[in-house]
Amino acid sequence: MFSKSCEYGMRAVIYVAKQTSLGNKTSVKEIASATNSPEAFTGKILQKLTKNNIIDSIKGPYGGFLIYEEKTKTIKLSQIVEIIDGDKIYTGCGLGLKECNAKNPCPIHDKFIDIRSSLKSMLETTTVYDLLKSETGEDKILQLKR
Amino acid sequence: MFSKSCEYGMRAVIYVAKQTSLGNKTSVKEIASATNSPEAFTGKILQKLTKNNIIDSIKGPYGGFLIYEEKTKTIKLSQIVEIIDGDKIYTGCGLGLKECNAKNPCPIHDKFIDIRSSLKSMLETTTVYDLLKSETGEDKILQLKR
DNA sequence: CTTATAAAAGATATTTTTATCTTTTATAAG
DNA sequence: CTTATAAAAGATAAAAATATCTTTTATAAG
Repeated sequence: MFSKSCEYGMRAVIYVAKQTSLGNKTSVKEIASATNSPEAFTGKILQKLTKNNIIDSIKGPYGGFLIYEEKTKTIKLSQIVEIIDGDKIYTGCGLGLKECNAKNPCPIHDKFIDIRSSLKSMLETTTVYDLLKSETGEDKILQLKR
Repeated sequence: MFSKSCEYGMRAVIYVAKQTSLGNKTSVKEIASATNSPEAFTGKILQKLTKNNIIDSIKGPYGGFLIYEEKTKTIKLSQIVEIIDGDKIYTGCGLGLKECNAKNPCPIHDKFIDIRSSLKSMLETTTVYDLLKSETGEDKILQLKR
């Protein structure tokens, strides 16, 4: 459904949000390890998310990544997906036909539109804050391993 | 959603079915051109579909690919997807977490399950015959260009 | 049996995605 | 100002997906 990059990115944002909520800045190394993602590659993705103003970063000693709680309420999953995977999840025919549209639909057009629009609406209605809330609790899998 | 290979494969099967219903065997070359897919690559995919008994092939002069109408009623889209893309569309967490399941769900687990199960059921309830029916008509895009 | 045709099989090439490694830049603290 | 730290930026590498090219096999028709 999503690219690996995108999965890493979503996990990273959730982790950064959690750490910020605990009062910590967190490093690439820590994020990668906590989210089970390759370190350098995760660094690249964090760069992209920072450039696109999803998370903030601070260079140098005591630096790291963070995202303020107020902001988590405004960042939708769809934005993260769009930044990393682009719009390919929203556009295009299920059979990969360029000429496919409502007026001249491919055989699975309608069913496909339905499924994709529910995916889209899921991504557009879920904020990082929502994810964060659902991740509070002792046994949650994105929590920092100790 | 699906890999390019899978899109080529689905288009190819629909085209072969249509041609068979018109009483024609059809070649890799014709299939590729009619479905706007790369020829040699489509050949590989047709090989796979033949080995997996989705379509039939006949070598030599007057040979080609075909799928009998009776069979189109038994072949589900899900089978084609499974053969080409495997089960990755059915399994795995939206965030790519290995530990994610109903007992220890990731933040988007439930919503993701819903969307995927509707995709799954779409693929499992749509037969090649269904697609074929919806593709009969003068203006349909998968029809042979003349 | 020979020839022509078309798929199957195998080898190789290209592109994209994923991943790592190195150098540069910013900054906090002494 | 120097040093240590951590992200940013750039270069390179590895793996996977997509694509092509060549050789082999099967078979219909003369």
